[in-house]
Amino acid sequence: MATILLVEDARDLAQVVGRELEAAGYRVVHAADGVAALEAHGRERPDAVVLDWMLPRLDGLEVLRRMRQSAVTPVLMLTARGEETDRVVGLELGADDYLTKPFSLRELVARVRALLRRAELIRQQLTADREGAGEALTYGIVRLDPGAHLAALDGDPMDLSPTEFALLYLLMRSPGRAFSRAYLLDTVWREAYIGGDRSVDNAVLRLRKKLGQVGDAVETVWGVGYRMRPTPVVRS
Amino acid sequence: MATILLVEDARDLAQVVGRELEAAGYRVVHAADGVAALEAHGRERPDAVVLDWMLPRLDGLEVLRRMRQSAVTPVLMLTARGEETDRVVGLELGADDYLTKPFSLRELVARVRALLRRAELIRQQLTADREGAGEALTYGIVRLDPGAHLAALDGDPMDLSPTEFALLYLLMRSPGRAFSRAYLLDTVWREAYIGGDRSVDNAVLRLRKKLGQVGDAVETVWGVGYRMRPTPVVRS
DNA sequence: CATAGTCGCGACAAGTTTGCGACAGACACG
DNA sequence: CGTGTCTGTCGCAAACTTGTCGCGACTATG
Repeated sequence: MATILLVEDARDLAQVVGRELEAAGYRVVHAADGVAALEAHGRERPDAVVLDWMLPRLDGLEVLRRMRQSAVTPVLMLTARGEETDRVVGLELGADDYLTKPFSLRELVARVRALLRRAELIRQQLTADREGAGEALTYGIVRLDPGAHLAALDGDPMDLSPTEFALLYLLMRSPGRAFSRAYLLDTVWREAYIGGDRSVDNAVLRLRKKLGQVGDAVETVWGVGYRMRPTPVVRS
Repeated sequence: MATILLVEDARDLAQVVGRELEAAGYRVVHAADGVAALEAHGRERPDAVVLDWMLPRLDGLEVLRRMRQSAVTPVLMLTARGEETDRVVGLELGADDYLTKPFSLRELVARVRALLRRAELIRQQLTADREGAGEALTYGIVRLDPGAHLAALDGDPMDLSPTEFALLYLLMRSPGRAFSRAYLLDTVWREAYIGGDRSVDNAVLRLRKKLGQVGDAVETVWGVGYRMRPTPVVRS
């Protein structure tokens, strides 16, 4: 069951909205001011946040900013002001969606559901990319077994460095999908973020060399990053 | 090119650091005190800030707090004190990273780069989220997958430049809707639209070429701009 | 059917991004 | 301690993208 953090100081509104969300099947955690919101966010790690703009102690924008530092929890902002500038500020600050008071409960629930659905997709992708399922993969004549840390090219064992292995594994898990350098650095290189973009280039260069004739299966997506060429075999 | 706001009152240190950042390919804007920093932050909208802890007129923490009210610019704080408590205070107040004097220039540049990359990553995720990531679009035999950054024409992968991709994506999301050149320049070309109307013409021209026989699905709306033909033609 | 405004398109130049060899520092292993 | 491997950085060349220009063709309008 998904948990929603509801940050709203107006008690009656909070109650109505909270009840509606619970009726929709979510677990609701309520916070009445900004400080409590941050505290609850850290403790409960909610799947999504419904956040009022005007709050006691710490306003909505600041709460949003700080939550963004520790996680990418999707946020639906509520505001009484309907001016375009506010909307822009909110979205620029990283709110995922935006709802102007007064709003219908029906719409709020719908938006929360949409938020959760989208977040779920991204979350799955990211954790899957980072953790890896540990299953052996094949791509044409390339074979990778992450469990045994074994790579083979047409049956012949291939000597891959840890970085090269992780990179190839990530690319092979989603042939056709393009990865930006920033994304690769965050997943393959993890926290050891000392590298620049050229580090990725070189890792790809070395990987291509070791892949021999299959090397050009690793394609450059100009201005974006790299990807595995989508093959007829592994088509989606 | 990314812009870095460097806030440091010690003139010699500022010069050394500034030069190093410029050598790394960034545009550097310098501010020598807290008030100037806030002013420069509002005016230049830098991509990241390197902020000294101790400043004349308005100290680093206060500057940080105020900058946070208007934007999410990532901040790297510099401080002479290396105690853990300071680190905690700085990070809790919203600094994204933290460096203790004395530090190596090399490390500072590396951290700035990491900061920019992280911001870039979050921006990517958020825009992808808002646009509905992973949702592939089809229009006749044209297929666009924004998540994978993959375009295909009748199954054959198509090589689109970033601009062409963004343009086609926008047009395909609202077939039949006409977009003015001004609007296209604002959305597809983003901030850096130094281009004139002819830039749009050419982008469309190149896109049409790559679309081959389907090229005329991109229609000219005379005196207005361009649009996707409301319904794709089905070839026999 | 003349005219002014607009668009298509080839060519070119400038700017940006990537490929790749060379090198050096870090680290593990004997 | 030497030795080898891995990996980040640098620099230049190559590849690619993209804005601009010029001119001819097209469109609406009166």
